[in-house]
Amino acid sequence: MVGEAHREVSVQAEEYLEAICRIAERGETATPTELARELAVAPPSVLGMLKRMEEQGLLSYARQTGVMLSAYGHACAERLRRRHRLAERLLTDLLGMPWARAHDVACRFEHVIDDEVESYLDAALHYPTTCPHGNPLDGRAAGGGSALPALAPGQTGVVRCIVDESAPLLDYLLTLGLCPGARVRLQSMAPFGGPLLLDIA
Amino acid sequence: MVGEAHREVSVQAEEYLEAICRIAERGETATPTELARELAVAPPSVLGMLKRMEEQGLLSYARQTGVMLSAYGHACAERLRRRHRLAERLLTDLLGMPWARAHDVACRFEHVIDDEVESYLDAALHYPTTCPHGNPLDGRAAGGGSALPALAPGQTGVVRCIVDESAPLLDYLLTLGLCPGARVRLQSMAPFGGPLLLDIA
DNA sequence: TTTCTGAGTTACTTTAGACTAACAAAAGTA
DNA sequence: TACTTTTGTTAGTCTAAAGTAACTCAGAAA
Repeated sequence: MVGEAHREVSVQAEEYLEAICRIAERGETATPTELARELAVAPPSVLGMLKRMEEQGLLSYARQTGVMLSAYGHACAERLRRRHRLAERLLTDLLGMPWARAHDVACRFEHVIDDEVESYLDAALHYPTTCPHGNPLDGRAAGGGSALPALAPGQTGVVRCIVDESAPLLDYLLTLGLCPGARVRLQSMAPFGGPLLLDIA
Repeated sequence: MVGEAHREVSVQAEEYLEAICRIAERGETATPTELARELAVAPPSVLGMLKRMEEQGLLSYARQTGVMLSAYGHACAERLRRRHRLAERLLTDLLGMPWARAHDVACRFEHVIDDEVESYLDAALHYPTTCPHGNPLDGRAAGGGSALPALAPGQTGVVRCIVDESAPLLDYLLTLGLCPGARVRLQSMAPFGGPLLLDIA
């Protein structure tokens, strides 16, 4: 709470914020090494950045606890996630870009969207609640839903969102018709996380 | 033609390219001091950047001639200008942003538009030929037209483009109804570049 | 218990891009 | 012509963000 600078957050720092969230969301603790892997940089580079971000009041880092976002850092990350997903909607809904490409391009666009643009974007897209892959614009991860393997054989469900937005996976899912809104029925499930056999409507 | 690196052009270098074009377009020679003014940086910073850009094959600089863009540098600048104006169209036509704000925001957007996005943007906007202020997407400045003071008193004309896209000016022109497509008739003209009296339809 | 491995860390280097201070070269003006 | 102002340039500093090399330390394995 002392001397938090709150200068402008750089594009790089924003990338770190996003990586920290991605790691946290898959249940791991954000360590320097993990961040280095996630961002494809060397561990000492991460330490340097964490120090700068700590000075800006975005987070705190200690060996024991790992990286912990401050309220401010969390707000920045959340805003960024929202802008990313709005950008994806822009790219798919207004520009007609393919589903699978939107994510990568939005990684660049999210950093040039400010409050002003965000509000126009929101209105022009008719206040969407999810990104094209079904992930919600605000709040936490998709609430209420469950993962595919949670279905019992014979049970049906509706795809709500695809969490991993990497292009090759999305391309593959598209060929299967497995997009948000699709109705699926679990035929059978191999053990040990093995392949699922699905009916896709 | 020797050892031109052709690395990726940084956002900063792109800003320099644009400033060089702006200066050239108003008929001046691009000197370090002029560039420093245009970009609001100190002259030695300009020298440093010019050196780096020279190494990348974007331009050449000598005290006598000033800055001269290479063919490569020119192509980069032209592409950037096109992307800037496409971004303006996106912001006004698809996002509903006001005319006067589009320019400033497009200054950020232009740098995150690559070939892929550009082609989708172009299609989604139905292959526009000008930016919202009437300036052409490609080629040189608006061909065929002439400046307002070139009209003879009593003569009428149609506004083709507004070259200076600064927000306050555009806001003012909008209140006058002086946008591209407007029909104007010159009533009288004070000498020495003094005020013009116009009928605006 | 010792050893080994991997994570964390420190120290130092590099590059881009900005800055100031100071000096050199032109260009205008008295 | 001499003085003054503007411009160009050099040298050196600073910060952000990356890198390597090398060291420490904690936990797993022998």
